[in-house]
This record gives sequence, C-alpha cells and structure tokens, in this order.
Amino acid sequence: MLPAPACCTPLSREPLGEDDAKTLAGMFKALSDPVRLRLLSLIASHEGGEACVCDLAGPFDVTQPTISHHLRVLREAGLIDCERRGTWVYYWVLPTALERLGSLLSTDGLVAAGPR
Amino acid sequence: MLPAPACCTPLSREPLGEDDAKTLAGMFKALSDPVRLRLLSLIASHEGGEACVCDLAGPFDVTQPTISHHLRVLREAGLIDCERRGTWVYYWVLPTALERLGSLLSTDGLVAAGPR
DNA sequence: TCTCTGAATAGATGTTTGTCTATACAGTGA
DNA sequence: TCACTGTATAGACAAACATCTATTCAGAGA
Repeated sequence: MLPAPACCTPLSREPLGEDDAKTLAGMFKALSDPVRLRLLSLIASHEGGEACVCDLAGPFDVTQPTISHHLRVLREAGLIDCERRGTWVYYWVLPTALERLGSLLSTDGLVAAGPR
Repeated sequence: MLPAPACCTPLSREPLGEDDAKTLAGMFKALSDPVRLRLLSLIASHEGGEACVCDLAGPFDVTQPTISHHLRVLREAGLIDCERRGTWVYYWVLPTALERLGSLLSTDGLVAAGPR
C-alpha cells in the first residue's frame, strides 16, 4: 500500500517529518492571529465566497496598512488568493488549503488516553 | 433555531467574533511551531495514545528544557494533558480540542470563488 | 538520608512579529 | 493630464517568542 500523501495524513497516523512540519507550521502560523482568523472568516462567509478589501477593513480597530499586511500573510501561506478588478481588490479562500489542515487534525484512529 | 456553538461552526458559516477569534488563534499559535507540531504528532501516533517525555526528546535537535517548554505551550493551549507516574511524565492528546479546530476549518457550504 | 535520573523552572539573549506613520502605486473619471 | 480613491509597500519600534545554560524539583532505590 502506498503511504498517504502528507497533505492528508492525520497527525495521529504517523510522526510528521521535519519538512512537512515546517510547511504546515507556517500555515498554522498564518491562522495564529485573531485579526487574520477573523479576516479569513469574513472572506469565507461573504456572499459569493469572496470579498473586497473595502468590505474587510470596517470591523477592525487596526489601520488599513495593517489589514493589508495580514492579507498578505494569509496569501503567502497559501490560504487565500486575490485579484484586482478595476479599483478594487477581491480576496477568496483556497479550500484545499483549509482541507489539508483540517484532515491533519482528524482524530480518526486516535487512541483515547488519559489518567490511569 | 439556536446559533451553533463557536466550537463547531466552520469559519465560512459566519464571521468569527472577537473573543472566539482570540481563543482559537491561541490554539493555532500552539500549532505554529514545527517542533510542537512534530511533538503533537509523536504523542498522537504513539502506541496507547500516550508518550513519556523520554520517548519524545530523542528525535529533536533541541535541548530537554526546550522540549519541556513546548510541551507546556501545547498543554496550556488545551491540546494535550499529562500525568506523572513515578519517575516519568506521560502526555496524551485531547481529541476534542483537535476536533474543534478541525471543524472550524471545514469547507462545507463554502462557495467556490476565484478569478472572473 | 544520600545519590542518581527524569523533568520542569528561571533568567538571558537574539530573532520574529504586529502595529504604526508616511509614502508609493494603480485605476477611474473629469 | 490631473485629482481622487482604494490598496500596497517601506521603515521604525515595542512586545512576544524560541532557544540556550544553569538550577531546582520529584521519585526511586540503596
């Protein structure tokens, strides 16, 4: 049987290799800031599955360059992508990236443990 | 209909609140380091679902206090728990925490978007 | 009680990160 | 071409972080 690709193997299946751990930790790092998590959620839950930056800045207490910085971090982590359409820039979520992280966290086959 | 609890609502269902975002970002931050991700994977995939610290330190290039520090971060994030049994301390994964993060990343109902 | 081993804590240090202000870049429309 | 608006980049700075060495704590066994 072929080993499952790193993209879809749960953490609990086999120890993560050094390289995979580095890549995946980078993606989780992008999710490790409250502003970024809310940005991602705003984009994902926006009608049509995408949102203009002008829709995103509103709910936050931080400046526009800070929002722009966080969007770049999410984009460089491969979680979202964007496109300019005239004056505005639209962002959308890349579902396969979320799914990759989600399947990593799967607890299928995880043996329950705890105090003896 | 009652609103789904924050623990199980996908990011794409509705915008994440400020407080939930803070909590969840903290959990993702615990996953945002390659050593911690490998530690978690090592614990989860260890036979019996738990591992002694002495089983964990081996594969890493960092010192014992650093491993201890990372285990503490994972524990304080609610991802693992531990117990001393005689000389040794055993760690195990808390599956509900992983499941909470996993369901947050679910793409069910996410509208595909992209370049026009 | 003494010593040995496994694990955690304390404190120091260089690096990374989140945020800001100031500025530049990209389109639109007059 | 000029002015205006939306977005990104540059650079600075304080706070958070990963790692180390040195030390302490907790149990086991003689």
